[in-house]
Amino acid sequence: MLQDNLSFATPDCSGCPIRHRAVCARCDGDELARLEEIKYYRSFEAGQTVIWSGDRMDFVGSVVSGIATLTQTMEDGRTQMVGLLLPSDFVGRPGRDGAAYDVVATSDLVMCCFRKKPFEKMMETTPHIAQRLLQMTLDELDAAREWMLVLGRKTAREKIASLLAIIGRRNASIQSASMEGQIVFDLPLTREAMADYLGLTLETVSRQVSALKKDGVIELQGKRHVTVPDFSRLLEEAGDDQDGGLLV
Amino acid sequence: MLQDNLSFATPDCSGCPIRHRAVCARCDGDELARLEEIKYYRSFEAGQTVIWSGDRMDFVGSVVSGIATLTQTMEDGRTQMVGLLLPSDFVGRPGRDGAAYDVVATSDLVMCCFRKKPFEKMMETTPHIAQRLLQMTLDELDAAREWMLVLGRKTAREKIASLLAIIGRRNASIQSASMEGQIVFDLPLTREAMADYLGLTLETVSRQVSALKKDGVIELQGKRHVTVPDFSRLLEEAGDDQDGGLLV
DNA sequence: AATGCGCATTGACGCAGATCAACCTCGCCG
DNA sequence: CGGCGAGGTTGATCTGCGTCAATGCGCATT
Repeated sequence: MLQDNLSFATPDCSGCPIRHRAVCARCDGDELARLEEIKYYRSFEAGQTVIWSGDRMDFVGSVVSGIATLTQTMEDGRTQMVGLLLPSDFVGRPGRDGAAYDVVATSDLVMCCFRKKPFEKMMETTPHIAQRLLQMTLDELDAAREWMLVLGRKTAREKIASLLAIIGRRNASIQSASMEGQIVFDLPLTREAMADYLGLTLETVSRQVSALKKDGVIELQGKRHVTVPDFSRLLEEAGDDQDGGLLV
Repeated sequence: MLQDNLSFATPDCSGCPIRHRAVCARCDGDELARLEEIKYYRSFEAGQTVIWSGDRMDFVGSVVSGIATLTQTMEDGRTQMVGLLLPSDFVGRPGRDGAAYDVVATSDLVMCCFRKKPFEKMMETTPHIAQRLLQMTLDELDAAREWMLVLGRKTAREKIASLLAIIGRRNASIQSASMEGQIVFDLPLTREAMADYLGLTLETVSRQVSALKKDGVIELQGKRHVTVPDFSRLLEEAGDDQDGGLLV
């Protein structure tokens, strides 16, 4: 079922959908040209593993389209998702050879990869890249810490509400839709993936989703399509103070 | 009880105990001199709050000595520790005005602070600082993700063992003691702080510490002084694969 | 139409850890 | 010396979520 990864001719950066949000966001035309020389595209189908934890990684890169997850697994099989990678998010760590986590394509996925060695060299000579990467890493660190509160202290219901709020908020921000009134989006995750994200079992996820639906906090069309009639109600259920408290 | 923070005359960087591990690690003499101009020291006593979440922050800085914690609190009082700050760790985020978390001194604490505006300016002109900060932030992100696995998927006993392993390992690395055989250290945290770190109650922490002691995994002299007769046994109890799996 | 498979839902039951409460230990201060 | 308070331990009980198991639903394959 899993075919090998396709390598594409690399499209021009100027038309790239993540041009202004990825690591390259601050680069000027000249810097971009040098990046073009070391970049290539790779595609993965939904379900395919991009990298196994511990594997040698000879590239770093950005998600161009699709969704991937970062997960850690214990020997006995317990797994925890530690990151959700959306378009423009960065994968890999300059200065390290092995992958620290499993990276799995959750949907069909396109990545823009840079050969690691030359990328590292460029980081030293091109402050714009290191600066942008620092910014993105700090954002991810904030997200991870927010998530630690969810994992450590929230109830199952609050966890589900938190996840829905995060996905809903992000969708809205991408489509620059308003945060008032009703919000609609598709869940990019299976119940099991949600469970792995939230530190729950899939049964508990299913039960709590049903409960939120019964209580009118959300509406469901099918299993994945979610409507949130009142976003502030959802935030209340998540235990967040009234606007998510994200300072940017 | 809480006195106001003392400001000191600022010692010279050359004798600084964290000179080669903090944000300034890569700076040369010239760069260091410019940092000296914008730096000042602050001291806090154990228990004092360094910054409240949401407060305006006009500095960033490094822990020079002592230990501080980063915590998040929900309105109803549930709190989760999201970071443990040791000597050389960095506090604050360039490019952001408000503090995102509460920072509390757990022991007596000395910080080396940089005025934020000039520090931000220096970051743009001094790649060495941004590069080092990126490295440190990536390390913290890894630590946060490791912690997500602990919070999301480990049992209470495994959580305690994980915490002890982390503290023990760090102590050993500072003193460059061997990881074989017996390890001795002092817990820098109260039972309550441990609970806040681990997403547990302090009663559960107390019980599990007692259980590990009864089972011979650890020995206690007083409440805080810990001896680990066999470190690999502790790692087993933590559910980690045999050497903690930290790739550097 | 039948079969099977992936994903999701729902129910019954048990247990790890929370909660509530009593008590212990030790250092400090009057 | 005694009393007090912060931090810690331990016990009894409760409960949210995990575990095990059956069932449902949509979709692709034959």
